[in-house]
Amino acid sequence: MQRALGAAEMRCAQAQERLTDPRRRVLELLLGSDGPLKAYDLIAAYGEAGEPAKPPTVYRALEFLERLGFAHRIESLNAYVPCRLDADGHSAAFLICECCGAAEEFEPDFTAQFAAAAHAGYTVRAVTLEARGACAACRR
Amino acid sequence: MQRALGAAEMRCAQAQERLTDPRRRVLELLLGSDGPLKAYDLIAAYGEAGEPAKPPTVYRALEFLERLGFAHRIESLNAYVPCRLDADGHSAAFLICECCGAAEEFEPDFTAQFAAAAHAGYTVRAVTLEARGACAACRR
DNA sequence: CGCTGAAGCGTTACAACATAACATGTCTGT
DNA sequence: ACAGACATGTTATGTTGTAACGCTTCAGCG
Ligand SMILES: [Zn+2]
Ligand SMILES: [Zn+2]
Ligand SMILES: [Zn+2]
Ligand SMILES: [Zn+2]
Repeated sequence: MQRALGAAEMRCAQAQERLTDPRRRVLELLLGSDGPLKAYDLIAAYGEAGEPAKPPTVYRALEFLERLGFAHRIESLNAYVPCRLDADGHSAAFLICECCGAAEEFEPDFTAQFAAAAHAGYTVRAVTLEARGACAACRR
Repeated sequence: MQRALGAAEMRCAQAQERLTDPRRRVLELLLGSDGPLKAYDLIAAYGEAGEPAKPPTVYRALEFLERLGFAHRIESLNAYVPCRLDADGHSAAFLICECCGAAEEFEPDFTAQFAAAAHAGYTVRAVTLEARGACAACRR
């Protein structure tokens, strides 16, 4: 996790962006969780001494983290996860377990979908994919 | 549109389900729109004489329409569209224009993603894909 | 027919999620 | 020091979605 925070710091410097306190704090919370976090979970957990943050603080941080690729929003859960992949600037793809709530990011291959988009005349900027089902542990 | 409503009636009968008044009305509104509709747009447009519906009325109808495959929810827009494909029980895939708001459903091919899921031990029940970009008209 | 259970609906109230707007602070270059 | 850009704090409000309850409708059955 210190590694991930350090890496984020690096990539901020490279992008001429600043990993300010609220941004760092929200990233920290995401990295420290073992599953997707809702915005209001982050708001509640934000303060070191138990005081919650105000919503805009967290939402602004999340917007930044998404923009720089440090976190992803999972639309079908209204929740956020830290990016667990190395590739830079990738689209988001998740396997979501409907039983235990786990959300595993995987390396997306959108070749087929890009072809379909091109065929329809669309220029694609970003893709999100969310597959819902059961993880290996919950499947038995 | 009368065709689509009729087809829905058929498929309900086959599935031992009922296309009741509120369900039919919401489907009608979706079919009559040229773009994705928000739940509260439907709520506002519901009444013939201008009176809105109560939220649960519309949300329950939407849940039904999704369950039977007559409509899809577009997560990244919090909006709904009628299904425009013939295939039954398919996953949802959309090309979304960030310029004009159009959302075009296309026939998804998730072969690559299913392989990735299987590799990770996941059993997939449903997939949604949302590609954001610019449509042919907005691209110039 | 009248009973019963299941599904659907109407209604109230509320919970969860997200943003607008404006004042204040903090960096950065000149 | 100053100006401009960016970031933050704060208040208030807007948007989206549900819980819970009672009533109605409908199909199956004695
Ligand atoms: Zn990622
Ligand atoms: Zn699981
Ligand atoms: Zn469809
Ligand atoms: Zn367009």
